[in-house]
Amino acid sequence: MMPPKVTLKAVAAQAGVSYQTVSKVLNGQLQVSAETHERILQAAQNLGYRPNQIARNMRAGRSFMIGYSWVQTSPDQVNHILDQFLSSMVREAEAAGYHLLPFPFQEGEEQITAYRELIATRRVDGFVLTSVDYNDPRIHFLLERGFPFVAFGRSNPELDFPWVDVDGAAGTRQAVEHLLARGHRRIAALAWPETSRVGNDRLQGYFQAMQKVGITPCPKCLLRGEGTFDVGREMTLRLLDLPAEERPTALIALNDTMAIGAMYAARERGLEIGRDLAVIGFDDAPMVQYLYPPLTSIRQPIAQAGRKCVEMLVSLLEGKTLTEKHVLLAPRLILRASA
Amino acid sequence: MMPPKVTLKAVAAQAGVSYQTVSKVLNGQLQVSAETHERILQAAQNLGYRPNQIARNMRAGRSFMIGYSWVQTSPDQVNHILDQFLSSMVREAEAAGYHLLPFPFQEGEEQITAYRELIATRRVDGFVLTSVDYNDPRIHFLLERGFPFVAFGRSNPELDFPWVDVDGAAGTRQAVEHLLARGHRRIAALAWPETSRVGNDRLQGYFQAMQKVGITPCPKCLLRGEGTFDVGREMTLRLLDLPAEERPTALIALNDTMAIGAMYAARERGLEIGRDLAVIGFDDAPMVQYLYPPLTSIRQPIAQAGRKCVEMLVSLLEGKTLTEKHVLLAPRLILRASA
DNA sequence: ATCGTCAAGGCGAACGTTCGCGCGAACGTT
DNA sequence: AACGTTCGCGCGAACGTTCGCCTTGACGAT
Repeated sequence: MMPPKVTLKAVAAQAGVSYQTVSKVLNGQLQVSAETHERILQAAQNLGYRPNQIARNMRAGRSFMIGYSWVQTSPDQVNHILDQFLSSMVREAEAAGYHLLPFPFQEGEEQITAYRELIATRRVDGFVLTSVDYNDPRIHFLLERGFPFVAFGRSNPELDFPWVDVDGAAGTRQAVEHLLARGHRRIAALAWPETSRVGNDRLQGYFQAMQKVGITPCPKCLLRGEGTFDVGREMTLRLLDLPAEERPTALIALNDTMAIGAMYAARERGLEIGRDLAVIGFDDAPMVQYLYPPLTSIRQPIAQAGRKCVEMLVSLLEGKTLTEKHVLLAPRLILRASA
Repeated sequence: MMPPKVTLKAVAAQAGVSYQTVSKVLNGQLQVSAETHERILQAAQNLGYRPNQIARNMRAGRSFMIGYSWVQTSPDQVNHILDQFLSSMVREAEAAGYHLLPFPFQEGEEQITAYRELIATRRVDGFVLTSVDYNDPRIHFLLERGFPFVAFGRSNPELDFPWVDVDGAAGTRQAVEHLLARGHRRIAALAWPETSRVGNDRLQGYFQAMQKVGITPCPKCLLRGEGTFDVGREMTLRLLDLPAEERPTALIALNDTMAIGAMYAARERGLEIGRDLAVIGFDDAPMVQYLYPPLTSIRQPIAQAGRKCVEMLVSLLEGKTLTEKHVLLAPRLILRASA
């Protein structure tokens, strides 16, 4: 700020060449005599020259920015993902000469407006999407515009776009297989409404694992609802009120918050978790290790997903063809005392 | 992308005026005949003109970006703050025509390098700092350069810079007063090392509340250590092993993670939390409401802090003088079953 | 001697905007 | 009728880069 701006012209003046020559030499676009080369580098070093990024972007007609927006969770819920996801994206982007542009998430029709505006004002070169679901309007819009983006999460099968996702089915499959290995046979699932793509995906693993050992899950053991503590608790109370021969001995919830509700319900009924009822969550939120008992849960490779999203998007922006348009990452079951 | 770029010249061509005139009219800098005015607005509307932000920045010599970087918490710990803080900043910034530029947090000497680089390449107009502590090198650097910034958190008293902070002392004071009102007299504190500015601030409120009712806290009841689960647990075990007449009946931890460790320790000793031992945390992390029993904790007005930081920084960037250079926000005690 | 070749580096232009100045016409004043 | 004044708008310039083309001098081959 205080020190006068040091531009190409300043460096050129000190080195005794034209400023365009300085540009080319610093960018390695031009062979000059060893002597001149040295003079230019010295001058740049002396003055502490750093290229003005705005001017570069102006010239390039690109912003080298990646737009990203996330649903803000309510103060009760926690987005434990955000820190890791954002950090990994920021790092990966910076390494490739890009930066992230976070913008407010809007619900409804204005959502597209925000994307449209960022494109029109040329603030971003591409987007990373999260919280995608079936028929995501953003995907339709961006595909139609032919604007580059990568989604973290899948959508309708017929839509062709690059995505990275965590293999939710593989996660629950591991979890259920673990419960089966422990001798559980009546395993319940606390699931989400069928309108949730992620929920359906995760639930698939439950069916796969059960079918593999020839068990047909009883219909009463599959409950659906919003993924909150209260819903998890109520569902579990319903399960525990079943007659003994139908009552599940284990349950898996599609997220940790529901699993915590389930633990609460079990305690209300005087059951000891891990012994009388096995509980497994999904997401491995940072605090579930401190619950009593610590919650077994499924951890997603979030940082890896973030890196991959940016890596793929950058490839698109640089005009390369993607070696892999779809990336499916495996989650990992973290065993603790609850199951 | 596909549609040809619509610039001022395109609008001007359609409206039959010079492109500079279009610029001025759209920015309200020039009075023209009602008829021309209408023609220009129509043309801009028709073509869907939106100003190229990069060119604007180029012209203005500013980026309208606010640099922000945060310490990435380890995967076990959680940054439940980030979502709210970031969201509120992004919204406030956008409303003022700015955007946030997140960049990777670096430890040690390279940290300043990152800040220096963003300034030199003119990518940002100012910074918001978090996780500031005594003698924060970033503060020294930015003050010396005269580069605009606002800190969330205080540092050395002698350093003069704009900040927003949560009144940690007021938080613990409320908590201790609540414990005193409940009849507790031997109240322990699980604190941080004296090198922590935030820790000292929060601890102050403990002393203030105790002194106000004429109680000198016993030295054994003040323990210091890193703010982790394990440290919190170990400290609490030490407290509970004190002879009955010295043993505290309540404790307050400077963060929730330690408080959770304390709850764990109490359970190990067969105590019922809330009855045999009152526990209060700090931060009100989203999941502590689901602990057993739910944890009483101190909630910080994070979103308000984020808004305020950006608001003040924008004022600085617009050349206004700050009406208030220091803002101290009051936290709120959230009462639950643990105390 | 003449010509083509090549290395070294200068020069003009352009990206899209905003800003200050200037110019002609219309208008009101002396 | 001559003279300021105002209105409505055009024009040139600039922000700092990068890119393509041009110029100059030296050199070797014919």
